[in-house]
Amino acid sequence: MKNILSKLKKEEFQQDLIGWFQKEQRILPWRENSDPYRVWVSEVMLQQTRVDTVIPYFLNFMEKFPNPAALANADEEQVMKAWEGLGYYSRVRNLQAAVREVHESYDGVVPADPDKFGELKGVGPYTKGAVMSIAYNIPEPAVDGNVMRVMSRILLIEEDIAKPKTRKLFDTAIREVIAKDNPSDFNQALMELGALICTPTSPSCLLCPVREHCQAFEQGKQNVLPVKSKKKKQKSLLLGAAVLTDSEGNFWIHKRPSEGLLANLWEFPNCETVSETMTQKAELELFLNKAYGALTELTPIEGIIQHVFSHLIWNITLFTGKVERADAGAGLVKVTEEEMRAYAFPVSHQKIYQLFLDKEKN
DNA sequence: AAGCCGGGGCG
DNA sequence: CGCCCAGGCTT
Repeated sequence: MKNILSKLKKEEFQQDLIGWFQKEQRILPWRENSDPYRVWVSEVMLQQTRVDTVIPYFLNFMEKFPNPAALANADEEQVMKAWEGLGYYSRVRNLQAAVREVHESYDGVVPADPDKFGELKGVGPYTKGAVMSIAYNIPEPAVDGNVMRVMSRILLIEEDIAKPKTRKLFDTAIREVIAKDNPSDFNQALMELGALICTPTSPSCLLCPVREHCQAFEQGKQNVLPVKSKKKKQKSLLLGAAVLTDSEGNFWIHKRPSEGLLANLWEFPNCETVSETMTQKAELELFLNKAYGALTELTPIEGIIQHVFSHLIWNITLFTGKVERADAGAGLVKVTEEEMRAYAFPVSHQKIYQLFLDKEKN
């Protein structure tokens, strides 16, 4: 560690970085104040999600659930609806569970103790450091992808940042260089720099406030750092899905299991189609009958929907059908068109609904 | 350590 | 269109 940091002028680096942040930081809703609950919600939303996407979700979420008590007491279905479209839905289930814990065990006050806060559901080393430093000014590292990118360039660290072990290396390094008198601005400055200047491709080194401290820039290596191993390609699946209505225009929908992909979200009934001998239509009709006791003759809808996840691809063929009855308790629920809006659907099934509505009009 | 878990932006 | 971005949990 001494080796890695030996070239860095720590105090000057801190000053240049923090000075830049205080002048150039973006105005963002979660920066209005340092309410720990607001900071926490924003950090969870910002995991794997860009700022522009998060802003409207954050505003809506804070309006509906303005404090820990409100979220703790909220109906889970309503909370899922507020997260609809953001992805990684376990984030919000864990958040609500953790906030309930804060509500009950900490009298609604987010603990200002990294160890205690870090034990809460969904709070890993990054979220722990971000919330503790930003909300309570506690000098805890908050190592996210931005920070690893920035610091790999500043310190010329060439370890593979995809490896869990490398995150610990950065954590140790940041613990040494973090500004003890202003860890909040220091951590935010590193992330802001990664977002605005020290970007993944073609970083704006000429505008960089810490260029003079950057060993990668000095050696012309800013474009080859950080080193990151590639992930594998997605698997492709063929699915058949059915928008089923009854004679009164109600819809039959299904709630996904509480674990696994898109847990607890709602969907149009569907199955993976694998048969070599049956048509997709026949295979889906058979599935609907066996799984839900739903008898129907399906009609194909033109066009197939592709939805790409990080680890798999769905190719969905869409059908419509009329169903009047289904087995009670089998999981198929009948809702009105009006009620559809209250249920949280993943984007893939929002696409299905949209295609159905488009075709219905014609 | 490796795989699972969504979605969107960019060149 | 293929490429990239990325924390926490589970196994």
